[in-house]
Amino acid sequence: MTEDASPPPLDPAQLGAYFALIEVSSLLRHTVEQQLRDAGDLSYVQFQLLARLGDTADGSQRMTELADGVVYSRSGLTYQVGLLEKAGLIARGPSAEDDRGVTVTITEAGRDVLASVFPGHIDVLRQLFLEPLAREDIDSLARVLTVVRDHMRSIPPRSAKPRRKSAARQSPAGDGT
Amino acid sequence: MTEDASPPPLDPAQLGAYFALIEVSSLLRHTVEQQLRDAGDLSYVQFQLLARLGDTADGSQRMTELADGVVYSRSGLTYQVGLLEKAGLIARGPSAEDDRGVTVTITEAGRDVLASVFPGHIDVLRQLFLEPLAREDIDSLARVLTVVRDHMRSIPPRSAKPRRKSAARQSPAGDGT
DNA sequence: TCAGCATGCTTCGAATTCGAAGCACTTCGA
DNA sequence: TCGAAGTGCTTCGAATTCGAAGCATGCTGA
Repeated sequence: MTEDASPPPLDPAQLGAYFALIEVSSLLRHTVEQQLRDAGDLSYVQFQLLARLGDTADGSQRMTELADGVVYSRSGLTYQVGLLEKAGLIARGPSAEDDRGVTVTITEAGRDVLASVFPGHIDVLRQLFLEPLAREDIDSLARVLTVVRDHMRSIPPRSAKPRRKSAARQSPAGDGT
Repeated sequence: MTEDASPPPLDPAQLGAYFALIEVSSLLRHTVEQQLRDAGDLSYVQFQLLARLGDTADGSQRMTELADGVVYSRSGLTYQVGLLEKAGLIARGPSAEDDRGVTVTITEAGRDVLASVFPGHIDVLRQLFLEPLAREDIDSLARVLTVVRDHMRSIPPRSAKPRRKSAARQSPAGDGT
């Protein structure tokens, strides 16, 4: 509270872009989630993880890379990786350079599941997402969203979360109104 | 298995649009979530709910409308509305036309919280999302995403989920009917 | 060299989330 | 008019999710 004066509000196009973005991604995700669920018994995160691994040359990646890639908490990733490992879709191994690290690798079974789920996934994308768009719309969307993505990725999480021991949340400079 | 032949894969622009969309919305959501958390102790859904209510003429809406609006499960909404009610930010009331219905209304306190959180919310949007985009990019984004949104909203959830009893009638093929 | 902090991952506990089932009321059809 | 089916919301149980704390290993500076 007691921030500076109210900032200039957003104009209709800016708000429209924001709301539509959130709404579209929510709806898309929701539908895709169902498809993945009954096509291969995968959650969306699990699918994303497999897809990422499948896209790398050697089919493996570090835990942290994966977590950052799919925007997921570390602990959440540990949990999901545990499930995928139990299902035999990936394998955990030690990391070459760093003894603390864990390397996750997609298995053949994992690739199979991925392959069996992909067609349906693409169908959903086409029907729900791509269908009403013209070629140029898609190009434009890809271009603009990529710019935003790169921008977001380049911005360090405000306050590079030092692992603080305990309290001391005190905002600096107090609230000198 | 034994599906039909693999469908034509997506081209780079289509994939790019899709991946960037998911990534951007995830990152944005993640950051916004933090901002809302320490600015007003709201989760993203709670913020969305308050925002929606605040946008209607009389500040109220039905449970189902809200759930559909923010793409959330009914039970989840009941839970969140419970929290918001307990916090005094909204009020539950009977629905005028339908005795089964519940009407949710934002309170003054709710509007206050919304107002206190909004500036920071907008700041985040600007810095993270709008900053790298030109006016025309934003217009284009808004236009295209709105088209997609409308398209998605117009498509009925494939198979209008009938509420199946517990293994009752329903017998589709199989036992002698 | 080594103490001390940083980093990578997991464990833990608490909160959220969802679908299925349940309850109350409404609507439809005989 | 009455009963069955449909709708709106809540309850319930199970699964997921996250941050904080813990552990083990890497790194840096005196």
